[in-house]
Amino acid sequence: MNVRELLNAKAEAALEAAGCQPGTAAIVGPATRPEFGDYQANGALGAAKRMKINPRELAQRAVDAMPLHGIATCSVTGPGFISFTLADTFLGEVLAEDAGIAPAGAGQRIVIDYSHPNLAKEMHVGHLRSTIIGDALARTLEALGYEVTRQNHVGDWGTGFGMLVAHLRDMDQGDGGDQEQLADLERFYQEARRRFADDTAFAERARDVVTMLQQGDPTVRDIWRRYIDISMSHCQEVYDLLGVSLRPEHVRGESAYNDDLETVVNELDEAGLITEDDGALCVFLDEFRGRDGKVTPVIVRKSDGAFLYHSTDLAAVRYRVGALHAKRVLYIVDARQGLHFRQLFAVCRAVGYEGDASLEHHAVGLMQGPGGRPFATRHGNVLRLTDLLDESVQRARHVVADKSPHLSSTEREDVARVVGIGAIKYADLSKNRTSDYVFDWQAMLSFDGNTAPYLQYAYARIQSLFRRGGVNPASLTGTPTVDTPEEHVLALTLARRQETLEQVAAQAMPHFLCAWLYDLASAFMRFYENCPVLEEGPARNSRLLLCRSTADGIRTGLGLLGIETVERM
RNA sequence: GCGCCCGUAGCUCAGUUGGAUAGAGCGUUGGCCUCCGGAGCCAAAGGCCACAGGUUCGAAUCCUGUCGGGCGUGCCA
Repeated sequence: MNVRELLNAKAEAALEAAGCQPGTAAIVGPATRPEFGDYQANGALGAAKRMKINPRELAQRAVDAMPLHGIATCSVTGPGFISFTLADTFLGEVLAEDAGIAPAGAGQRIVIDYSHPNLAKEMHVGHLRSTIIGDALARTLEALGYEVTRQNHVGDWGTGFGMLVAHLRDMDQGDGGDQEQLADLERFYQEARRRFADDTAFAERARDVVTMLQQGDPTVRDIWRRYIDISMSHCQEVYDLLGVSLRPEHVRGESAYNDDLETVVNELDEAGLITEDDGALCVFLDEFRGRDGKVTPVIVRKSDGAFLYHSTDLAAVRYRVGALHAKRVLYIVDARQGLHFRQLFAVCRAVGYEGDASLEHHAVGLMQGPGGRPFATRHGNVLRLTDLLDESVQRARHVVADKSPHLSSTEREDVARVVGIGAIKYADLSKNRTSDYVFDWQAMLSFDGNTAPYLQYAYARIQSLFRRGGVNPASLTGTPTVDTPEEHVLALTLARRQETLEQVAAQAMPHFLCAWLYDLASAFMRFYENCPVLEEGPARNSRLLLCRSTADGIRTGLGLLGIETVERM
């Protein structure tokens, strides 16, 4: 149940009954000051101003007309807020009846484009954000009943691959040693680049290879395919380690659109959008002006006849809306590509590829190095994603060995993996998607405070309670009796899950889910300190039910972020 | 030059669309009872929300300007 929406609907009905125009926004949200209640409506203030009447009087009329039927009490506070305090009986019923996530999505099809690594190189820390934010959104949208199609638009095409394929062809002894050659993709890439720069004959061959690749030469295509397969399997290893739900079937890279590019350009031409300029085929849209007020073109074919990423992205929209029937296409992509997407969407509108779909670029902020500089290691290289993950798991191993020596070695290893990976993901996911942020080893590898291990620890503590009490949580029945202040806050937080998930989906912002999980775990920790659970007495069953709901909330919530839990740690 | 984003506690970040006394974590300081797990709990110190104007009953949030940073800006993606 979406409690916020429920209260908002009641507050709007009350405002209308109090004399406001129909449709006056009640603006209900969580209370900013808990001493005044659980939720508050701010809408009476603005409405009173427009009506030129006293805001407290309007709020009081709305309070008198509020059709709450026992779910909450409300009163006028401050200059004209309406403060709500949910009834403990209502909270108990919500928890008892509302175990699952309500399907708000109604089967709408959403294509979500995320991760999209460049297969020429290994995945580095810069790929982390799009990958895990996109994955959390895909999982959350699915849980809300949307029909989600994941698309991994990998970079597997273009001039850079001529160099790599030529180098691989030279290195290949015909003994199938590719795996070995490509074990360190980064090194292979650097070698190829050095040759391309130093050896003019090689550079010439590399350029020929690009042409042969695009024309479909079978031998070159075969080498390219082997390269892509190996590079892609490296990515899949990272996804698996990272707990990202992307699978090979979600890959539809740039190369997949190669055969559509000519058609796209023809369709743009038929729509009268193409202008030739300096030998390149361009779309000039008046709204995009750059230097000297001149229009900045969208170049869809270079003067040498080659296509660019605009062409590929146009073909991708055509496919996603036309063949996949997407109603929304979500691009979880670096903020630097903002202009590219504004141009892309404008061209799609002009040529008709947009249809009735909504094309949305949900920009991801940059991960920066110390001092807000572009991210690099001490040696000037980017940090490999696997190295970051390995480091975190290694640190978690030490902590687990220190704190949980009683666990078996296999269990310790599992905990180290779940904690280490979870910490990295949560550190990133808990930040606002759009903000640039500074990469910070200490914060990212911390297991204390507002971190994934804190949430995992709360979950493990609850499981420990069940074990110690000999309780099978699945067999618990009844409705919790919410009584103490700690129980009230815990139940209230649990009741906010649905509105939180809908907010995550509406704004494509997973950090709201992180904030909710932290609220939930903290509310549980305070409850745990103040309310004995296993003590025999009338509260025991009720408190066990609260524990079960909390454990479910943490496990499923973390699950939507792609973070695991453990039964003990 | 033009465009987009940003500037919040020593550090790293939130701040639900303009609401009440700006919140967390880390770090610092001080507490936590033979009691369900101390990866925890409680508390303290720490802020001219870059700066200056403006709009408003009300501004970290909206507008203008200044300073500082990041990114983009016709043949890479």
